[in-house]
Amino acid sequence: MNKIKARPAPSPASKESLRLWLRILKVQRMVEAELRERLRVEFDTTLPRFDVMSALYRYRDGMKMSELSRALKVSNGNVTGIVDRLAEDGLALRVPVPGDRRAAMVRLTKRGVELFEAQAAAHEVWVHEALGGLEGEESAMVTRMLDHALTEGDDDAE
Amino acid sequence: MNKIKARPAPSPASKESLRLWLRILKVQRMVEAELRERLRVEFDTTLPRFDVMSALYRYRDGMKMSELSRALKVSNGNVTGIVDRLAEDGLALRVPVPGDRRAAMVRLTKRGVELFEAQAAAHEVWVHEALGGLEGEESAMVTRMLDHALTEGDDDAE
DNA sequence: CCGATATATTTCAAGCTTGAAATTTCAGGC
DNA sequence: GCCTGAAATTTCAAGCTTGAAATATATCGG
Repeated sequence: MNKIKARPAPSPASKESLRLWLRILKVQRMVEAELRERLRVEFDTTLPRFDVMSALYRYRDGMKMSELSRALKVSNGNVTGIVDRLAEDGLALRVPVPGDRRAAMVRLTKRGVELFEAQAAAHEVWVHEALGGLEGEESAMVTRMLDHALTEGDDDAE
Repeated sequence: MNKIKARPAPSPASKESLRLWLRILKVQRMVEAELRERLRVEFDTTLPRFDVMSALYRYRDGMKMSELSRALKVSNGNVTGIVDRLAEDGLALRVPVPGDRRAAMVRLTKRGVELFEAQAAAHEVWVHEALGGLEGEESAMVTRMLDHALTEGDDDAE
C-alpha cells in the first residue's frame, strides 16, 4: 500500500492551504457521519431535515423557500423536496403570502417545534462529544480563525 | 426576520463546540460549492469522482473497493457506482486479484492519471484562493488544532 | 393596459449517498 | 469434502443534491 509522492510542489502556501482543507474535510465528515447516524437511530430523521428545521426554528415566523435555500446554501429545488416531506409528516407547512401569490412562507408546526427542540438538545451534546478534543480556548480560537477565512471571500455572515 | 433566542443554554462548553461546528460547516460548504462548480465548468466532472481519483492517484498500484470506501469514509455501495462511471469513461479499471476471486483492485488508467494531474493542479490553486484568508502560520495552527480534535475520538489518522 | 424583464417556486433528469439485503467467494473446523 | 461463518462486493429503494428548464406571478416603462 505504498503511497507515491509526486508533483514538485507548486507553492508552499497552497500546499499549506490544501493540508488545512483536507483536515477540515476530515473533521467535517467524521462529525457529520456521527450526527447522521444518531439522528437516524434516535429520531428516525436525516441531517437535511434537521438543517431545514433548524433554520425554521431560528426564524420562527417563517421563511420563504428562497430564503431557506440561501440560508442553507443549497439549491432551490432541493429545499422543495425536503419541505414537502416535512409537510407530509405534519412538521412544517406552507402559508400563502398575502401580497404575492408566487411566494409562500414555510413554518414549523407546533409539533415541529417541539420535536426540533428535543433533537437540538441531543444534537448539541453529540457535537460537543465529537469535537471534545478541543479545549474551550482552543475551540474559540479556531472558530475565530475560520471566521476570518470566511469573511475574506464570502458574502453573508451571521 | 427577527431571530428568536430560546432554550436556556445547556452548557457553555457545548455551546462553544456548537459554534465551532457551525463555522466548520460553513467553511466546508463554501469551499465545496466553489470546487464543485469549477470542476463542473472546467473539467466536466464532479467532486465525488475527483475524490475517488485522488485516492487512486495516491495509491497508484490500486486499491480494493473496500479500501477505497474506508479511505473516503463513504459507504460501500456508493463507491461501486462512481467507479462504474469512471470505468465507463476509461479513467479507471478493475483488475482481478490473483488469489481472491471476490476482490478486485481498482486503478487509474494512463488517461486517468494524466487527467487527474491536470485537475489536481487546478484544484490546489482553487483551494488556496478559497482559504486565502488565513496566513501561513495561522493556517498551520488551525490544521494542528483540527488534527488534535481528530485524534481524540477517531481511528485512522494519516 | 401591454409587453418585457425579473422573481418565486416547482419540476425534472442525472448523479450521489446511505443502510440493508443479496451474492459470491474464502477459510477453518470437522 | 462439507458446513458455517466471515469477507468483498453489488444491488436496491429511498432520499438528497444539483443545474437547468418550466410555470406562475409581479413589476415597470411606455
